[in-house]
Amino acid sequence: MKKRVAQIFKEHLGENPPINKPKQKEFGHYAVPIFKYAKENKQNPVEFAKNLCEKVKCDEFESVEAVGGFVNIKLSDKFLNDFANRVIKEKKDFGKGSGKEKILLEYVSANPTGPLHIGHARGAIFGDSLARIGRHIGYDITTEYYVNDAGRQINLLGLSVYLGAREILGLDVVWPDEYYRGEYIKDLANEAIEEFGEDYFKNPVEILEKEGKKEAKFEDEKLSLWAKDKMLEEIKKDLEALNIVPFDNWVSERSLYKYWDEVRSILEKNGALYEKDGKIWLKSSEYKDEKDRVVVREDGRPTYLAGDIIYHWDKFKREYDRYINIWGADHHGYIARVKAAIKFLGFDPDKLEILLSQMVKLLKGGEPYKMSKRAGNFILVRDVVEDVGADALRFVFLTKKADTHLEFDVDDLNKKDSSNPSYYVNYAHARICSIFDNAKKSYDDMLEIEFKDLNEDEKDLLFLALQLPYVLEDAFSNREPHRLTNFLIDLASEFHSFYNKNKVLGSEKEDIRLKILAVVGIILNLGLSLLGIEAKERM
RNA sequence: CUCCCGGUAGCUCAGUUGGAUAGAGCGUCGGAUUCCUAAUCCGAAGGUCGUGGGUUCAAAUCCCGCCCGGGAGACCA
Repeated sequence: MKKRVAQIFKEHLGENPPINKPKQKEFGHYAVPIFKYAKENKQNPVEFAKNLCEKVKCDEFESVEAVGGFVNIKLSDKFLNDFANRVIKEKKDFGKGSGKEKILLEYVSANPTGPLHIGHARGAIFGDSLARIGRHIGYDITTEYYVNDAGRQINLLGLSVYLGAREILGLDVVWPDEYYRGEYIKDLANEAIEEFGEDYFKNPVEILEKEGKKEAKFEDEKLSLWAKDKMLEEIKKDLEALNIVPFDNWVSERSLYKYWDEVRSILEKNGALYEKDGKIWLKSSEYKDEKDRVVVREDGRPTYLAGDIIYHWDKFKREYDRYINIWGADHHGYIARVKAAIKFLGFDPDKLEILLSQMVKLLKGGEPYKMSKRAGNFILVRDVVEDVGADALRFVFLTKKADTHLEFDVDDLNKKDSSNPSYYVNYAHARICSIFDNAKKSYDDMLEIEFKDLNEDEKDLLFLALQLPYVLEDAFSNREPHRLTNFLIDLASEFHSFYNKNKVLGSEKEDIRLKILAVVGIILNLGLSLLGIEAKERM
């Protein structure tokens, strides 16, 4: 819609002018500021606007007016009718595009050492909605979860389960300083006893004192990997509870290490590595990193960074137009070194976009919750979902920008009133469904209706609903799905207001108003589904 | 010390890429239901957009300095 308007102005101004939304509805649907053009032509802005009005008048605009330095435009009924018919015909396909960039989107990638906590949920919901929106408007998106199934934390998981099992069996246990706590370890330990038998746990774990810290000597890959697989199943369940579209790929860190020699030789060939103090370092400081990083330890084992380098090498070999990673904000220090590595591998680091999802501060009854993965007192996704439902949680997360700190009280999400925006938007949708039920009509019946003599309220509501495609483009290209959420809240608000002011059924404009509501209903439904929320037909 | 994020109404946050009188929800106060779902609506009060400069017809928005809050800075993953 906007494009068409810009086109008309271009004929007279020589370029596409900015097309703005007027601050006040009375000014019309679109406003074009002409200050810049007036200056170029050395004319008074007010005069210039008046002259321009005469030039751009046509049947697609109901009115064109000059107010101050702006040209304000109102669209005609016919213009709006055409777009409304498209919405009603296409329904959930409205605004669908195709043939855009091929994108690899990696998100969540939480360590498989415990269930998802509320911080993970934010990244998960953010990535999922981004993928849904992007796919709708025509991006070819592959979603991926990187599983850190190698290294110390997996060993620690196995150890925790082993010790947990011994405790359950009444055997003596010496706890080291580091191990995973929490209820889920106890559950896992119980399962492990069933799976492996009691005898499996009869040997005590040796504890070594090292620099004043108690460290466990534990090497049981079989149990560790078993526990990891169990945790992955839990994580999948948590993701499902959040209504996350299943990931296309699960990439295992462990499975990638076999390529290390190959990747290492590429790095060496490109002069990225050097040896110092018996370790091998990456010259990441040549590319904006603060200092060089170790990739191989003295004992010859590659570090976590090495794993990440292999992973990104693998990603870039798969040839996407763009790579998007969603990381927790606490990982921002890794951006520079990973990008440096990509550069050293001979790929273009600008193709990798790293989005950070900031911390969530959870309150309950005004009291802060401290989250920690190691200690057992973090907030589990499943608890919150059970408490308030996935829809409400998704909605709250998606009303805010992902890269800003967010604070909210779980108690607020339990309220089933307008303080809970997901109810507010759903209620609007349910009301529309109810009106159509009462009218015994379907959305498709509305295609026969032609708009005429639309009043301001009707036009405003319809016009707002028709902004959806523009909002989707905007939300995706800025990687800000919250723009869609806020749009839906606005639309619901506009509808509720309309509803209270204007009778639909039984009025002489019943048909026309029903048609407008059909458009609003479809847009609300579509918008919610792109946020991963099921629109309710009844409340 | 370096880097990242933020500072907008009492609280939680938007602000469509630089436009007209600064926005919403919650909270406070006052109203609306013989009628399509009151889980809703209408109205009022509430602001030096952290601060100082710069850029221009125009700055909450862009640039620089400073102040305050949060986070990150591993041979951990």
